[in-house]
Amino acid sequence: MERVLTAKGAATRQRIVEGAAQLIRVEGVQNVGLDDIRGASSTSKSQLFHYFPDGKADLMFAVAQYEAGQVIADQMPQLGDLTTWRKWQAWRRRVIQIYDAQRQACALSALTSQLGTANPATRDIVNALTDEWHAYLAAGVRALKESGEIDARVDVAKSAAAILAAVTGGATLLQSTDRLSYLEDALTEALDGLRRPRR
Amino acid sequence: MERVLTAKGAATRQRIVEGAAQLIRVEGVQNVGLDDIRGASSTSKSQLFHYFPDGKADLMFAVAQYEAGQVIADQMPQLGDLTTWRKWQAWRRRVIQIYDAQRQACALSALTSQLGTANPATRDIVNALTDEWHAYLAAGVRALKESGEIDARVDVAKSAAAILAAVTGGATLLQSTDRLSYLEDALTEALDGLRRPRR
DNA sequence: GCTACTCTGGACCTAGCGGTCCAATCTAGG
DNA sequence: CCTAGATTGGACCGCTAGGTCCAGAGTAGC
Repeated sequence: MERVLTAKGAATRQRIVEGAAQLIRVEGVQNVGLDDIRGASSTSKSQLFHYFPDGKADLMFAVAQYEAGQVIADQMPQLGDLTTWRKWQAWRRRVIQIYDAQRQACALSALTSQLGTANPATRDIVNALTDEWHAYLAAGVRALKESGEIDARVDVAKSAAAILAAVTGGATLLQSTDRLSYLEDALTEALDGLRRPRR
Repeated sequence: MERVLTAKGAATRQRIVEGAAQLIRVEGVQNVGLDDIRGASSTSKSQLFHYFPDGKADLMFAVAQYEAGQVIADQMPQLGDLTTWRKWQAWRRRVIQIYDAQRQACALSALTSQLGTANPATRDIVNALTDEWHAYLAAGVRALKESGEIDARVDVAKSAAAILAAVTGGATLLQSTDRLSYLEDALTEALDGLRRPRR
């Protein structure tokens, strides 16, 4: 695809992606059709296929990429600076605040389950996101370890994975039960677990 | 709904639900049409609407109920007898084994995200499942506490919630990244965390 | 200002799929 | 057996929504 986009074209494309993302957050993926997106982004059918030649799948892929980027961006700057225990707590509050605000509107999970986990392109997006997120958390755990705030025997990678799973699970449960407490408890336990002395 | 079902009718209805559940596990909800279900269950269109008058939504609801029951049933008998540390470990192995086997085929998550988290009927199913699962875990944590295997200061409800979130998160990550390690690490950390001394 | 290419509008097409209908066929109970 | 109601088969319908097409407007570079 050697597409040449003018500034105007790029802006339109971006408007489509953001409009679609917004709609999907509110309505859910399968309740959003191309005509809805067309309406929301003030474009025409031909523009949708002009910028996304492979149609809806192509567009949904772009939206998934956009949303994956948002996941990390939303947690900044806290996620990028987990160097002290206090900063970990700040991040925890930030995460809870984010998911509390969006509630059911977790676009990414909807998208990935919609685009099909079998789709390799979709999986690449999620894998990249997961890896990046894990790397930030691992860096934070390592920092605590090196500063002596937590036990030296802590397995950095595994702890980071467990914390990531806690957030994911808490968010999933929030989405399906509309209760925030799972996310709060899961994060509290996961972080407290870091500090408890090993035996 | 004063439906009168003969034994034969009930069997057909059950065949439809199980056939649909099976198909959905493999293909994903939105890739399964009524004609697919008809084929898989060796029925006709009229039978689908005979047993599920409100159409596809009605059928999907029945499938979700069926799958929710499977989640708990699959973890038995281990989940029902978490009275010692060794039994917790056995449950952990069981959970990992289950999700390792089904991989992407977590039908429930697909269904709930598909039926819409907004749908109150769907939410009731998931809430009931979550509550039941949490109750089993809480009973297990309480048993450990009473037998003195873990610290008396452990908050039973919160610990159970954290463990549940660990499983959920691990399963979600397994589904989207196809890596089992998140579930393993999350469960390991959540359970180890229980045993670590409080400060 | 010419030209080539991008950008835009919207009518139109079509397949798939949920849903309807009715006639035929079993089956339980008297 | 007889009959009312449950069960079954499958043709048919109509809408939704993704996708196509082409003509016209805008724009960058020469």
